Amino acid sequence: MFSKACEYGIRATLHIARQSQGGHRVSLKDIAGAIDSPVAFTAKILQQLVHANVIHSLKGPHGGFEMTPHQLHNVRLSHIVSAIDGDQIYRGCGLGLKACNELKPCPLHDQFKDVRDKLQLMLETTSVSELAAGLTEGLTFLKQ
Amino acid sequence: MFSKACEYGIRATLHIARQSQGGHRVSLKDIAGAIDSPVAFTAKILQQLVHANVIHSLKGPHGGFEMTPHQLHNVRLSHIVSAIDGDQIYRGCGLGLKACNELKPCPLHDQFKDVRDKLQLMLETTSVSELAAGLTEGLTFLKQ
DNA sequence: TCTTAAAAGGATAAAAATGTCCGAAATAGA
DNA sequence: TCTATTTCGGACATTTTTATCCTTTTAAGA
Ligand code: FES
Ligand code: FES
Repeated sequence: MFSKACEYGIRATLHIARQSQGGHRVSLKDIAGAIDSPVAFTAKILQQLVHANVIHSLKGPHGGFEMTPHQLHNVRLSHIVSAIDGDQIYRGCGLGLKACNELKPCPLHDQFKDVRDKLQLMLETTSVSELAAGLTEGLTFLKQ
Repeated sequence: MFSKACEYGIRATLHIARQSQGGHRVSLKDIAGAIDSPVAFTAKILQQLVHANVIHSLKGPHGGFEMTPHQLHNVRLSHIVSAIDGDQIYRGCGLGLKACNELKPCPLHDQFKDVRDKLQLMLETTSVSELAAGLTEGLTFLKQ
């Protein structure tokens, strides 16, 4: 469904959000440990998320990653997914035609569009902070 | 959503289904032309679909690919997808945890499961022959 | 039997995704 | 100012996916 990079990106953002809600800044190593991901690869993904204004970073001693109150309030899963995987998942044809086209649809268009739109709605309406709350309550987990 | 191989596999099967409904057997070249896919790569995918009993093949002059009446009656999209992409899309965790686990769920589990199950239901209830009918009526297309 | 047409299957190549390494830049604190 | 710590960013390596090439197998028809 999502690329590995995107899965790591979402998990990392959720960990940062949870810690930011508690007033804590987290380092790259902390994050990679918390979500069980390769450190250097995670660094690349976090850079993308900083550029996309999903998270905020600070260099130097006591530096690390955090989310501003504004980011915590506004960021949805859809922002992370489009920053990393692009919008093919929202707009692409399920059978791989160059573009999804209502006027010249593929045989699966109607059925696929229904599922794809449900996915898009879910991603656009789900906020990072609400998911982070479940983590804090100990109801959900970022690794197994 | 699906791999390139799976997209080609579905498009190829739909083309074969449509031609089989009209009593025609089709060659690899015909298929690759009809769905605008690389010939040799398509051959590999068709082999997988023959092994999975989704389509039937005949070697030699006048050989090619076809679907038996039994296949036309029974094959669903879900068979093609699991033959080529496996069942990760049906059972995998949306955030990439090793397994989707109700007892130790990821933060997105509830929302993701809802979408994933809708996708699975759609693939399991959509038959290849009903989609092929739309092609025959000229309402839908396999390339642009 | 011989030729020809077609899929089957193995080996290889190219491209993309995933993952690693290392030096540069920034910054806090001694 | 100097040192230590941390992200940034470029280059490189590995793995997976996508794609190609070529030989073998099968079978129809002359
Ligand atoms: S044309 Fe294929 S999903 Fe719209
Ligand atoms: S645990 Fe992640 S989708 Fe079920």
